[in-house]
Amino acid sequence: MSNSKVRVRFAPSPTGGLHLGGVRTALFNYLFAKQQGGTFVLRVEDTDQTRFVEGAEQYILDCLAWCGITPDEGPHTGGQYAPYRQSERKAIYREYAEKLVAHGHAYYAFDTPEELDAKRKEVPNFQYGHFHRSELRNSISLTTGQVEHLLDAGVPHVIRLKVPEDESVRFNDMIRGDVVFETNQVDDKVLLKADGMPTYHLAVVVDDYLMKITHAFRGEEWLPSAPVHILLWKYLGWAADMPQWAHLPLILKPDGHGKLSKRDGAKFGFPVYAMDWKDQVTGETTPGFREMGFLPEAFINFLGMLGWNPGTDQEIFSLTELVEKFSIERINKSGAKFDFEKAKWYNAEWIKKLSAESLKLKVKAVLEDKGVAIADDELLLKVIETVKDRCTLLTDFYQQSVYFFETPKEYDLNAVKPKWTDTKTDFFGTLITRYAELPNWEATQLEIDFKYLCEETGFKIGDVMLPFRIMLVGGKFGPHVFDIVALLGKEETIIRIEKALVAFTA
RNA sequence: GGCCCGUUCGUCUAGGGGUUAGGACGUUAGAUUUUCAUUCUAGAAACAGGGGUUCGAUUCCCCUACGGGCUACCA
Repeated sequence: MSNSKVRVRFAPSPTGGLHLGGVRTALFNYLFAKQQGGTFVLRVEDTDQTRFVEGAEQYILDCLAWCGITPDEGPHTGGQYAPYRQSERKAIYREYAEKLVAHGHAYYAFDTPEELDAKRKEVPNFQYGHFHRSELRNSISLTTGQVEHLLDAGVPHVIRLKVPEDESVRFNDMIRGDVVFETNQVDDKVLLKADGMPTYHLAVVVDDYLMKITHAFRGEEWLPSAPVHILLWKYLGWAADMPQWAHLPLILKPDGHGKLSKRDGAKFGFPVYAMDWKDQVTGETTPGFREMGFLPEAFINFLGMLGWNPGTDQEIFSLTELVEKFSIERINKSGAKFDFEKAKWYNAEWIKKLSAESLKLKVKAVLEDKGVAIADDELLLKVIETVKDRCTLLTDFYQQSVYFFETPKEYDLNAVKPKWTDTKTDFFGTLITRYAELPNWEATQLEIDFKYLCEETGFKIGDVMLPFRIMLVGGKFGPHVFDIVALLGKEETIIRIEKALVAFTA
């Protein structure tokens, strides 16, 4: 492409939830576009009417928005090249398909699916191409009269690309370099289906041309059909405008056997979709990263590092930094196995990195979702600050911080009861008195007083520290005891000690 | 089966004709933290195999093996 502004597109088909790999393709499109000052287009490839799923398009948009990679043009905003849904562009494709027929680069085929099935069974490695064309019912094997008759009679038919014999189709992939295919290995792909809709092959070429796409990123699974597309660009007379191709490495299952699929989520115990996806028909929900407690920053960060690297030791990247540093040259060729442990590590890093303020709304949602009422946002902020280093997922904030808002309902009695003594009861009784008289409620002072009391009463700190923690939070977890006490306040602390004393001595 | 793509620690990867083959996740050990986590230190851990080319290959070439993708009127 010469002298044109960069335009890329993410072209999902609205058939269900948005897969990890899809988000990464969208991300790489976005990064490249933004870096080049270009335009990121969303094009909905809904040419398969049998697989259309209600709500999937909006869901895809929501996922992209959650990730922060909203398209510049698309069905949601419209744009100069609208419509952006292929189903709404149906009429456009027939014109080009007919043009190809007129120029001898495509032909009508009247074979029924049953006939083709039979042929496939009969001929091993059957390929609808120059070798078998003449044995089938199409405008090459039939006379002009026969074809006209069938057409006039409205017999269902498709239009197929007439792939030439003995040619090499060569192109330069931005990631893989030179790739060559022999046309004898390429079959006469259907371009226009019997229902009048184009197949992916025709639609992608026509729309990339019409929408002035300059760089086409897609998964490696498309590599084998690249020669079909290149032939089409040539036959349509647009070769000079063909986008540069970039076939992205696949994201593989953790065991390396095959590309990651929707079903793997349940099998390996991690999400595959960006956000929860509910199947309207079966009512089944496929879990998403967002609901599992991932931050979009972390999700984008680890997806960006899957198949790409900056060439430095930096691991943590914001979207902005990714835009800055991204380069096609540093995209890998080989597929990457998905590592959920590393994904979680990215999330923990981002939780640590982000301020309590920017985490606030999300943490609040996690707590409220569990029925915890948050009345005091200032307190919430302080709580987040003291517990965030020990959270890997956003959902961990529940266990790590409920006790700041609710008195524990249960205690880890096994950890205290066996070693409980009356002198310990006395110790905490005295502690209540001391704390009640304290003028300043502040962590260091609380700790000093506690330790002083230990000395007075002859307790080893360890003997009473753990019980104290359990009184306050219910179990053996949480930040430093006196940070908790400080945040809880005098009244609540005393209530908790009294309440726990009852449970411990019961 | 055919065609295409790929192959550096368990995983993500850096590197690239002469390196102690580097980093990160995970893992192991230790320190700190009188809970847990964080943090810190140290350790184990890789160039698929065979032929070339070369003074010298993990790096370049070929073959093999292995892995993956595609092979629909699905995208």
